[in-house]
Amino acid sequence: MSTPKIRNMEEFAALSGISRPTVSKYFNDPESVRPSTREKIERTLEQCDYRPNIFAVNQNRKLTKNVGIVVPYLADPFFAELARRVETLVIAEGFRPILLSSHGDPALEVENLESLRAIKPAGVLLAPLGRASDHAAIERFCADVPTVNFDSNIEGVGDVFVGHNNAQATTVMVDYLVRSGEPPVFFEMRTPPNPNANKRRIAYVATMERLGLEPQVIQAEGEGWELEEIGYRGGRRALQDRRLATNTVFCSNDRLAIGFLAAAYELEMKVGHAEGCELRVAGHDNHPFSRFTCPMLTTISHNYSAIAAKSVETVMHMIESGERLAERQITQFDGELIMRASA
Amino acid sequence: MSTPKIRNMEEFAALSGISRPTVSKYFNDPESVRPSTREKIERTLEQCDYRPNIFAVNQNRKLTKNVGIVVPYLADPFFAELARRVETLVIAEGFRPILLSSHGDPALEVENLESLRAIKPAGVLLAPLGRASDHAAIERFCADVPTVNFDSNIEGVGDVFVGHNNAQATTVMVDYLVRSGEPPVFFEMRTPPNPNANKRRIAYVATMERLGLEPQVIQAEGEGWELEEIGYRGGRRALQDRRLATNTVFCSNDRLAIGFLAAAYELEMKVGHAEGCELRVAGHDNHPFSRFTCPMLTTISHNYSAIAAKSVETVMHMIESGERLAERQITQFDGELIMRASA
DNA sequence: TTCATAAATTTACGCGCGTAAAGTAATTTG
DNA sequence: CAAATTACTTTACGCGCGTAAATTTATGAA
Repeated sequence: MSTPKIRNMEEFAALSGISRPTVSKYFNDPESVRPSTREKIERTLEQCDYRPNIFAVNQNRKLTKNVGIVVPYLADPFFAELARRVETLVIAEGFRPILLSSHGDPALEVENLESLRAIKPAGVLLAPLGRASDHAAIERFCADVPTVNFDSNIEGVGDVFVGHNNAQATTVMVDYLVRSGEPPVFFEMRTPPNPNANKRRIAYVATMERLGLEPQVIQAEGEGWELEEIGYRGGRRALQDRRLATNTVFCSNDRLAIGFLAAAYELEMKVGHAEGCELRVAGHDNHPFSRFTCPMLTTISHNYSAIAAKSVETVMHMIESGERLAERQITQFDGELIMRASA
Repeated sequence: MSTPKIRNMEEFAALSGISRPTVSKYFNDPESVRPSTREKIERTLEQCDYRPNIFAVNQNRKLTKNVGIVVPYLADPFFAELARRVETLVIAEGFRPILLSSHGDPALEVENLESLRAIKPAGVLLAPLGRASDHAAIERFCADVPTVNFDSNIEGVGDVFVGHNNAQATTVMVDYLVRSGEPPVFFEMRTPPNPNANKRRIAYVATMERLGLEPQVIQAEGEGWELEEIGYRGGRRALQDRRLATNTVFCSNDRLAIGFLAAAYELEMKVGHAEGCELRVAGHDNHPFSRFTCPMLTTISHNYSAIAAKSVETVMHMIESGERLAERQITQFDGELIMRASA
């Protein structure tokens, strides 16, 4: 801090007594210079905190150190949590994460991708909106930029997908619910924004049939991402109309379940797996808030850490190798049953 | 799309039949060129979708079009919601928002500011961590970059603060609770991460005394941002030990209240303002999930839209004028009582 | 038509850094 | 100690654009 302001690498090089190209080399990879020069540079660095101009650097490199992270809806703590883990891993790899949320809007999703294109990212981690997404636009983007799709799998789009094993997870929950009480009714949105929902319904029906049980699916009306509200309204109606064939409800995701629980509470129905309860409610996702519902929500957890780690690992591999995979690679991690009080 | 790839402004200018400097002028302000030339450029733009290289642009401009947004904890839907609104307004102003979360970590907060410095933002909207923040580092940053502090006011740091009127909001809630039942006990963290908490406690005590009532403050142990967990544990203990002087609890914020409600539910205490309830619980913030607690949470809403609008408006004014305010400017928006079932 | 003014063009330089080529110095090897 | 290798220095160019100065052209009113 004692030395005057350093304006550019030229001045810094002069101060450290090393030539500018060598200094440039150092900043691209400190290991690539001789230990003695490295030490000189780092000693100088301590007393004047110079940092290369990020714009000039990125202008001249073909590949930046930027990694885009796009999630469909950041105000959903589920995605916030996933993004947080991914972000941390990206930083650990020495890259700069750029976090963007599509706020549930397909147009904004495309804008986000265009915006990322402009900063020439080395790679991108994309959790697409799903049904509403502009598939063609995403396809084009994946063709141009090394992209790992995660969480939400749009069939046939992109080279790589990393996500949750919806089929396995759903089967585990249905098995548990059947063994521990009455078989579950499946509660979902009629038009879910996320393709995971369809896989869950299909797995539910298949598991029920395998067990020789009659599946029942109840679909709530409503568009958009206000899932609690949709779960609340649809749940209230279903309960009032007594449309449930059994006393057990398996919600397609935790946010719907949170709404459903609110509805049950209002109707003064006691929820839980304990004696004297009239209703069991289970969810799916292990949403950060599912531990604090009343009663605490029985659910299935994503393997958050594995999904985040594999996604980042994969995009890093794509970046380093520069290759594209011959065929589509899909990785799915099993979910884990979280038994709490609600079912 | 018919024309081949345009590599730079030079080629684009040639294609449109306009000189490069004029094209450059157009991109900085389309209104600044003659309508006829503007039309020519825009016609060319339609058939080859060229966009100026963002790095080259930012390298040469003294002021970029970047606006940093830093929040303490993005996985908290409260901040996610606030960030979403701010982001939208920043885009509407024609700037590029860069959203960063400090994930509750003071070191990361400082890193985020350093990272922002590197991209020469025109302005920054900063919601600091609060107590844990490195005040000196933030102070230095505010001195260098036009910065609006929002949500969390660190006394004396920065030129501008926009936030919630904790004193007014707390008073309104205490008044309401006193008029509608027994006076409230205040429930908070012993070491809250956020300075708003202190203002709320002080206002609670003052209001109680003004009303001639005995204030009672119960403080939950625990560090960090897992507020629901802290509220749950502290609430459970307070309820079991029967430490509440009255049947009414005013939680310092909704996340604590969510935990408190979970504790009350587990202890089979009926919560609500209705007949036959043993406990009333109120919160503060109108957290996105407070509508779906059991029972639905009575709380006080921030004026989210006003805070977001004023913050963005202020930073834009600082950017355009280039001036610094002579003295510290503080704007606080009143909260609004949201009466729901819990109190 | 003429002139004053506004707008575009030409020319030129600079931003801060990556990077290549050729030469020089330091280090390692035998 | 000389030769071979490696690391560094010098020099030079380019990236894509902002921007200033001087010149030319277009616009509109007199």
